[in-house]
Amino acid sequence: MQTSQLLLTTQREVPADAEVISHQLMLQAGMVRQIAAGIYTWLPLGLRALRKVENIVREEMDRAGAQEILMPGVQPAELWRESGRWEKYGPELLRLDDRHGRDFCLGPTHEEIITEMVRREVRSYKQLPANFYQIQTKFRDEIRPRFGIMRAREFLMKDAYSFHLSEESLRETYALMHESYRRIFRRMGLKFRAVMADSGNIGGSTSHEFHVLADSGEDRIVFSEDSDYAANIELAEAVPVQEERAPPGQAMQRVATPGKHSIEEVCDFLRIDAGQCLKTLIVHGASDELVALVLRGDHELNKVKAEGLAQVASPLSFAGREEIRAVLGSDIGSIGPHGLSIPMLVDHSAAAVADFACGANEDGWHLRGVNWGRDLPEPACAALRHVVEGEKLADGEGRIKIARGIEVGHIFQLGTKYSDRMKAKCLDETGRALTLLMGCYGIGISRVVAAAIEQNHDERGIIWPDAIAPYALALVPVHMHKSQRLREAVMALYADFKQAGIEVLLDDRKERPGVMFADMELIGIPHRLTLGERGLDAGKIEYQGRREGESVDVPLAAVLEWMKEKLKLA
RNA sequence: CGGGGUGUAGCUCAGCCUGGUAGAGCGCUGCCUUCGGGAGGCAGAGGUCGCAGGUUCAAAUCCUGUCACCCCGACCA
Repeated sequence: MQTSQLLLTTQREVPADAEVISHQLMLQAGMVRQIAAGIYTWLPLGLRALRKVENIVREEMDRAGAQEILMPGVQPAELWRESGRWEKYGPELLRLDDRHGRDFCLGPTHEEIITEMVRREVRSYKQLPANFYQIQTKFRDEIRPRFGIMRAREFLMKDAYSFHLSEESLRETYALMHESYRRIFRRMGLKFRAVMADSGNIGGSTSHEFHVLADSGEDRIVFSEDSDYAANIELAEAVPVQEERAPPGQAMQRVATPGKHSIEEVCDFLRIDAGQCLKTLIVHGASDELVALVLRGDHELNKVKAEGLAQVASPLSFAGREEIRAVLGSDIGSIGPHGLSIPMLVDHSAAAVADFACGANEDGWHLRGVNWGRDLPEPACAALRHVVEGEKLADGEGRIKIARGIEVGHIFQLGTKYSDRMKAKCLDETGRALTLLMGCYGIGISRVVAAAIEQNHDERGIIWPDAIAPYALALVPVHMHKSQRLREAVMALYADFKQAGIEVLLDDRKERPGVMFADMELIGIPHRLTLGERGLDAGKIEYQGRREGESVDVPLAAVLEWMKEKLKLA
């Protein structure tokens, strides 16, 4: 491709609306354009990167024996009513009706459609196991789309669904998909981690997420340096603290804390560590009442663990300010476990603190020197908090490390959650009709593109890994429009590269070299060759790797072979 | 959904408080000079100031409504 033929609309200025680096760079490089909140057009350059990702995924799915299909984006409500999700899915499901008043939705995922297909098409155990996938546009009406392509409402996803008559067969395919995903992200040249995960509202039991590591990631993943353990922080389990609680050393006293609400304010005021102060969160209980969750001030609530408790409503929801005042009589900011009138669950670590401080359940007052067992009853304990770096893992020796990641893949063993409700059955060897077991496996194709940029960029722009770069090689002639013999040499070289199957972008614009360099760097082409009359006379061409500081001169006569070798190794 | 902010040229923004017929830089078009890291000069093109209504002799500017987009929050307890 020649830049004069390409819609190359780079922008020097950082777009005002873009917050995260991948969003900024995708706009500046002219890869995407926003059409509405969370909805984008992919321009030619962006689409090439997207297709690279898509093709790697497709190749690996095919290699793993999955069959490609294409399901509709518009889905009839009947199927969603059948699975029970028409009611359950909530406002993220974009609903619409046709001219006859019949209800539809834009598919946020395709369990219903695939289950419908399989129950019609698959009759015999001889057709199983089977794994079907598609690469297709999904729509999820996010509360707040953000981070550009990373959390868009309309996005491209690969979703695969497998069907089985036995748990063993499901586990086999699940393991195969796990390995395929590792191959996919390895091939893309991305640093990633596979972690144990919560299966969320998709349902099912066993589940793993695949995260591209990046400091800007929204998720925190927990892993051990000494073992294979890796999990989403939502799931990570620390060794329950069984340490002896120190004996009470202080008398309980009431302290006036006017205007001090947050843990930070209260601890500053009382001159104590956040770990010495307990915070009390009020959430809705499983029945109508409110429930208090008590944590150490320096710990964070783990929503997934909390809503897994029988006493707590799922999904987790916090009580409102007014609601709390009505039931407890004090403002949030002054609540504490002492004398609390509602059921209470206390994190193991919070139960191990002696002489703690907490809200007094009266506006503007806190208590200090409070002790479990003396000033208030021994607490009912539960695991409520996020693990923190450095502590011990539940599975043994390792110490916890925490990294940030962007979730780009998620695989689930669904079991019979959908096949049961939708009556997807199949005859086994003995002629019995058995409910099918399902697995499902997703990769956010468009999100991978953004995540790759989050992980690979510098102050000049994107640095594509070779495997997903829109073009492999930028060919930059210096003032080609002024030299016929340079033009001839460059065009010959360009033809040679194309002939050799190298995806080369020739910058034939009538621009100064600085402009071309800046643009090729911004759009992240991993390799660059620069040729001017000087080089032509000397029989040399300059090579510059996007990640490398120094350029090297390569003999012009040998550059084709040299470049082929370079790209093969990369 | 709650709170905040912003809508003026393709992009980044000024002008608005204090009403008087629309600006800058970058980008774009043409010409000249320059020419290996985002050049300089000259000449141009380009805007119903988000939309609707109101106030006024007069509205980008004031008022009301509305739409869109962005940010924050949903973990002060």
